[in-house]
This record gives sequence, structure tokens and C-alpha cells, in this order.
Amino acid sequence: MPLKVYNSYTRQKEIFTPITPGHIGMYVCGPTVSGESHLGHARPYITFDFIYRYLTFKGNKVRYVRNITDAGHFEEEGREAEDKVTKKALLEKLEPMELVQKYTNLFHWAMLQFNCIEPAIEPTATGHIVEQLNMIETIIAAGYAYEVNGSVYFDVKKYAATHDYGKLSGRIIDDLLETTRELDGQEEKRDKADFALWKSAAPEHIMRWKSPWGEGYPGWHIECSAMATKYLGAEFDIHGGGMDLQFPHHESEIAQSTICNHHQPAKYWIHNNMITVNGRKMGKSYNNQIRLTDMFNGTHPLLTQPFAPMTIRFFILQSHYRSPIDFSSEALQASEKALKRLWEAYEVLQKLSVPADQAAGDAEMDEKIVKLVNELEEFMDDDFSTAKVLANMFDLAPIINSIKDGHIPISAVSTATLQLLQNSFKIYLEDILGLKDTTANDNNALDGVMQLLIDIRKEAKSKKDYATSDKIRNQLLSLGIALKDEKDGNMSWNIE
RNA sequence: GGUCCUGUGGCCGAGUGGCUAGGCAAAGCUCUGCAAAAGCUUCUACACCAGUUCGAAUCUGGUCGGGACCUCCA
Repeated sequence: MPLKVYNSYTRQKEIFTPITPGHIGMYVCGPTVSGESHLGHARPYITFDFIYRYLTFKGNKVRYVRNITDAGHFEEEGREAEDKVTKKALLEKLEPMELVQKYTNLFHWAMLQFNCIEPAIEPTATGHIVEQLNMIETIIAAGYAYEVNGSVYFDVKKYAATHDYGKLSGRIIDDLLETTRELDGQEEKRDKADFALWKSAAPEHIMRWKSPWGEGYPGWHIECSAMATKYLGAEFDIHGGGMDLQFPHHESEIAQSTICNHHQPAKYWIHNNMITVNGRKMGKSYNNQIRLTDMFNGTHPLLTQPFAPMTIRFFILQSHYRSPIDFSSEALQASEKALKRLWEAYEVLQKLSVPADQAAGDAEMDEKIVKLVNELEEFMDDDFSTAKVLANMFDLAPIINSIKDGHIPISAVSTATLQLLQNSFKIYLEDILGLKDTTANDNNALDGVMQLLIDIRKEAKSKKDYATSDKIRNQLLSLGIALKDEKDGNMSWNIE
């Protein structure tokens, strides 16, 4: 079955065909490490993580490149046209690279919490100044950029005369909002639509590099173009990022790369939608961000409790990546419970076993299971519909639990079907959706203690000493350990 | 102002013109010493108005509401 993806560039779902069969180049805009990641940042990285996982599952070798923006984008509208990283560094009295390192480490830690597979290459902007300078020189030589007072700007008007500037973002240059504010550097530009490739650095600016136009630092857009070209070539398969990057960032990347490489950089542009708070995009502009560390700790006025990284991942998976999701503590709570239920069914499933070569005793049930399982790939092939994948899994969960409870006899399903079900749950839940058990316990001592308590409680119950059995169960619960009596007289437990 | 997206049951959210999305919450039942869990059942909606169609949540037009981008932004 062919994979179909929605290409932002053509605004339609297309059959995905890698440029080189079996190999895929994917570039995703990474974080600007001038501050701590918030909930909104989690979405693209989780989204492109399951996309990466799925492409790999489909038998492709994927080179996943995600940059670290550590040079800081100049603030085009800022009074001082200061480098963002530098500005914060001064406030915190840290060396710029010290700050960059701190937030890079924090970012990596958060990605680990979310069970995101690390990219194959994670290039930094500061590590690719040479490549960026080369690219800028090529653009100047081609006549599409000009230098003013040590800064270099891309000539959008000239480019647009012969190229499709605005196609990706659906923009018409003449319709761009007229800004009335006096902006730094604005008067240097020949046209308000022009964007900076290189900015001359003021004397107090710490991050600076030598260039043919004097000391300065690179513009934001050029870094992605330079790194993507270096590691993935003039044309690669996928370029991803948040929808808010379509303009001007990705539009500008297209223009730069097209002039340098004579080619639109990416065959497929994939953009994830935003996470909103009370209907408003989470971000700097609205000052409504919830930092990831606050999510994990529950330390934010909007949170009623801490939320585990897997809960957040599951929350994101429950809606389609191109739909906006509105954050709320209630919605997260629902996700937490749903994930728990699904995961417990999954654990039950892995413990089921049937005799080899058993035929299906209930053909209808057997077929139903096979159908639900086979649809999983169909859904993922349809532009990564993770929400539908989960819906089918929730349809399968009661069947699994019923088999365990005996409401559905184990003889109803064939050996092949049970194995298919077990394998598929593992592949989709763990390998593709990237979920994992967060309550997993690998402490042998605790296991032993729990077994001891369960034995004592069993004994008490058999003597109808309910005072003792209830005491054990209640005390454990107050410690956050839930003990459940099962049908066969056994007891199971898990840490809440 | 320009470009675009969107309005689904108590809440969150899938939705390809005709077929129960799913989750959470709630209620009832079964199981159970009690509880929890689990299973079964119930609650069955598509902002409003008009149109196209045998048939529209799904297409078209309009009205009203919400949002994104046009500035750093995931």
C-alpha cells in the first residue's frame, strides 16, 4: 500500500515516492537554544519522530537531520538588532556558549523523556558559518543579494520576478502587511520584503564572525539552507517544521536554495499544527507558554497535576498532526487514563498464549480482529493518521480483556491471529507511535517485597481476615501502589 | 487590510457524500467478602440560513463566531 502525505507545497495529499528508492532525506527545523522548551515545542519533535519511525518501518533508510540554532536569529524588529542568544546571555551573565550548552542539554533531556529517537545528524548553526558564507557569496554572485553597511539582504522582488516566491505560504508580496514602526535595518533594505542573509555586528555584539562584508553574524534562514544542503543535497525528500515557520522561514529557504542549487530544496514539505491554550497559540507573543519541566512537575497555574512525558506524547498522538490541539489539564487527564487502559490491555495481550496451529473457533471474531489490525497500516499510510490507529487499538482492547476474563474463549481465535495481534500491538504502540511503559519497575527488591505482601494478603483472605487484607491494600494505595484482585485469586499491582 | 484554516454530543477529539470513530466523564447491570480493574448496556452530535443531490457533518454560497500567518515563533 502506498504512503500518502500532505504536501504543504502543493496543498494536497500525494503518494510519497522517495527520490532515491529506499533512502529518505528528512530535514526538520530544530530548536533555538536560547531558552527552555515549552509544550508547543514538543509537538513537531514528537510528530517528526513518529513520521521517522514509520518511514523506517516501511523499509526505508532515513537520514534525519535536525539542526540546533545556537547562533541566534537577529531580532529584525528589535531596537538594537541584537542577536537573541547574546541578549539573554548578558541578562543571565553567562557566556553565550554556556547558555547554548545549557539549553541544548535540557532539550536533549526532554527528547529522551518523550522517547524521541535522536536524529542521525544534529548540526549547529555556529559550526557551519563557512557553509553559510559560501552560500551568501553564491547568491550575491548570482545577483540576488546586495550588501549595505556590512549587512547582506536577499532581493525578494528580483527573485519573485522569475520565481514563485510565496507559493509555499500562499502569499502575495504586495499584500504583505505594511508595518508602520521604524525598524532597525529596515531603511537599509531596498524593499520591505527583503530579508537578511548576513547582519553586521554592533561593537558590543559578542557572537561575531569575519566575513567579506566585515564582522557579523548569519541570518536565520540561511543556516537551515546551508545545513540541509550540506547533509542532504540540493534536493531531498522531506522538509518539516511547525506551520508557523512556513513564512517567512521556509519560503526564504526555498528562495535561497533555489538560487544556489537551482532547485527547490524539498520534494515534500510537511508542517505540523500548533498547540493552543484557550484557543490561542502557545508562544512568546502571547506569553502563555508552559515549560516542559513545569508539565512534568505540575508546577504551573494551569495544571492540576504533573503529567508524564508519555501522557503528553499520547495526547499529541490522539489528534491528527495537521489539526490544532487545545491544551487543558482536563484533556491531559483523559489522555493519562486512556493510555493507562490501553497499556494494560497491551500487557495482558502479551501474556496470552494459544496452542500451536489452533484454528479459529469463532471465524467472525477472528476476522474482526484481523480487519482491525490490518487497518492500522492503512491509517498510517493515509498521512499518518495516528488518531485512527489508536481508535482501532481501543476497539481491540475490550476483545483482549474479554479473552483474558474468559468472556471470549481463547479458542475463538487462531494461533496466527493471536500472533498477528501481539506483533502488531508491539510494532505500532512501541516502535511506531513510540510509546513506552512509564510505570515499569526494574527493582527486584520491590518485586520481592510485593510478592511477600501479596502472599500474606492471600493468606488473610483465605481465613476471611478482611481487616488485614484491606489494611494491606489500603496502605499500599496510600503509597501509590494499586493492588487488584483478579478472577483466579491472583493479585496484580502497579505503581499509580 | 491581505492570505489561509476552522466551528462536531458534558469535555477532548476522528471523520473518504449514504455505513457505531475513539477516548474521558456520567448512569445502569455483570463479576466480587468489599473495592479496584474488566466486560456489557445507555447517553448518538455535527454553529446558523439557503442551495446542489435520491441522499450532506462531509460539496457550494451567505451569516455569525474562533484561530493562524503577514514580526521572533514549533
